[in-house]
Amino acid sequence: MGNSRVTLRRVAEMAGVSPATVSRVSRGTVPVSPELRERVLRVIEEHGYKPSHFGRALAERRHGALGLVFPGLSGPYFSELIQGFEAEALETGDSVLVLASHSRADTDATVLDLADRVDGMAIHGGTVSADTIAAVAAQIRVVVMASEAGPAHASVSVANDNMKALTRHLLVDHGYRRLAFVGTPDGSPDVTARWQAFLAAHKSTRRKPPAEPIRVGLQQSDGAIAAERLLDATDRPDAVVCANDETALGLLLSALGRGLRVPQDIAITGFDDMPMAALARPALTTVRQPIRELAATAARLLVDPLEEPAGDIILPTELVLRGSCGCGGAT
Amino acid sequence: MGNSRVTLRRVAEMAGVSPATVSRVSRGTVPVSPELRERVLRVIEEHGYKPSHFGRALAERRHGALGLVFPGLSGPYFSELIQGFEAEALETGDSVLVLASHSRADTDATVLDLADRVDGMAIHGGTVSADTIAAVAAQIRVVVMASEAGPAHASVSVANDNMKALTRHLLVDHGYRRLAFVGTPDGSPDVTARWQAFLAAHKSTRRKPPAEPIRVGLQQSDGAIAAERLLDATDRPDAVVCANDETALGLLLSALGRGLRVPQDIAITGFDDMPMAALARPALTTVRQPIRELAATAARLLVDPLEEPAGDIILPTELVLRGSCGCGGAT
DNA sequence: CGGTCTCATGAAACCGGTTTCAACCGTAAC
DNA sequence: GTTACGGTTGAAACCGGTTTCATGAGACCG
Repeated sequence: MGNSRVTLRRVAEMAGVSPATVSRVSRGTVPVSPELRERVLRVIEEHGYKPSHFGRALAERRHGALGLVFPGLSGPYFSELIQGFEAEALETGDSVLVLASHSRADTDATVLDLADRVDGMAIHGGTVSADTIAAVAAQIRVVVMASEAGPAHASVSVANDNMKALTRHLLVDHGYRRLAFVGTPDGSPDVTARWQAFLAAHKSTRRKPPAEPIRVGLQQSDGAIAAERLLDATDRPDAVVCANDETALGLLLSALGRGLRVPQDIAITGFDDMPMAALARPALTTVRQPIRELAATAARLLVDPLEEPAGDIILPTELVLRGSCGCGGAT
Repeated sequence: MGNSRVTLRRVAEMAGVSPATVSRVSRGTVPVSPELRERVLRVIEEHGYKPSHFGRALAERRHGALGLVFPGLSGPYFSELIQGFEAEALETGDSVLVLASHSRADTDATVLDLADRVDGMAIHGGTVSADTIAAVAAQIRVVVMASEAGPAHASVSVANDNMKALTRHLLVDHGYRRLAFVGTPDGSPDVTARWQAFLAAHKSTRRKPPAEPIRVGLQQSDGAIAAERLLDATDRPDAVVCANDETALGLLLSALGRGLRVPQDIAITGFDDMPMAALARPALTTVRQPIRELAATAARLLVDPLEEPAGDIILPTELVLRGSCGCGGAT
């Protein structure tokens, strides 16, 4: 491998000009006489000179990169998140460094390490401790996604309270009596808010909610695990509200595999409206959230030169009724 | 934000020692007298000095980071890949920069940009052009995963030929006659190899394979899309071989949702053996591949000081027979 | 024709660390 | 008592760029 990179000074030497001139030609910031310009460009071309990120970052005191941190990257949710973020970062010519902390113990240390490779960082709720966020925010600009703002950083989240509308729909419009909730509050701020909304819907309709949620993760396999606890029980619920689409689909698969009819024997709902939700049979009733915009907004907050933290930004969501809750339409 | 970072020279000044001494204390490379050491450490502690990545990387001519590049990050496959990679990188104290190119047009440029933020790069097959790989390999060490080695870089892949054993099992042991293949050859080297193995199994048993595969992507929703083309047709296949577990599960969900019995009405198989495969009902027949080890091996090749590219390394896979192909066991 | 203004250019400082080199200390050996 | 040696320490060079500042040449003006 050509470890012997051509440096700016060597180019200068070969072209018979000063290092400053090479830098000016390379960046195009200041006019250089056509003659010298041509000579420098030819040497650059011939020897394949490429400015080193090292030197440039050091001199400019800027990395030209943004960090994106979140817990895992199991499903379409995070995929969508990254794409939204990258698209926005591309606008300003920044690169994106992604860090997925798989609930590893040393996540906080890794995040701090990432903090001095980037100019700003978007952190997904429930990923790292508040202390660590504060430490990072003391150093670079930080935006948290799907969580609350802090004194030193803004936040962007989605309107989880539509979960209340969804739950009310099940209780009131369809008349289901025994609902279950799949997801682990405290696991992430989003799930916590959805569980709260689920409880609020019960309270406002004077129904008794389940004492405990089914505490599993957010992946599809977690939906299957929840199924084992819910579907084989004697007092099977007549509707299951899942914290996200992935678990809902895992649960749906398990229910169908057991020969249950959805929604007749059991209704199932999700949250996200990922592509598979519309394609499943029955199609999944869910809440659509603008994941891409969530990430894009976070990226924008990081690069925009506004001084004050913008506080909490909350993006709207939309209730999507399909077959899996018992609504007519597509079965 | 405390943009006014404490620099090494300021620490030296405040502690009344030379910059060199601060560096030595900070790195612990060379013995320093307890007295000075103590004084320096106190100043560091008090003012929260943290060596800048800039300067260190520049001086050491080393980033302390590895790059990981792959097409998307929809499912557990990539999640597992990253975890395996990170675990190995952690051993040597390197950070990991992840780049997910969502089949964007400018991926190659982004990869080249990443190339000078890291000391080595693992690239997943089917992500970037051969030219770009060569360009990167000219600069830093490169390993490709799930693809073939090139003149300047090693490769690590898994034994896709177990797909032949799987297909033969369907044809010979179960006697299925009309098989379909879900996946897009040429999309990725892995899928290409699996399609080839699927064809080879037909040839070796003198059966006629389908003329064309069902060309869809590798996500779960692609399995549902494949279902629309396969399940409603008049000449429905009696067994469907999917390029990976995700599409197989999407297909399974669609089949069950249509009221079909699996495997009686239609058999379905996958590839990967992700967690959900064992939990589905019926459980999914598949080929287990060591994703974690794949990534760990790639990471090891990047940091190990061996000079020669190691050529192609192929990791073993294992056929996993479960209910979805018609085998007894769990239904 | 002299003076000022503009513009291209190079010398040098700087970004924030690491490392070589030489000087210096005290101690052990002869 | 002098010399050799081992171990600390600071000065300075270096990593690879960017940028300020001063200089000198040429253009323009009066």
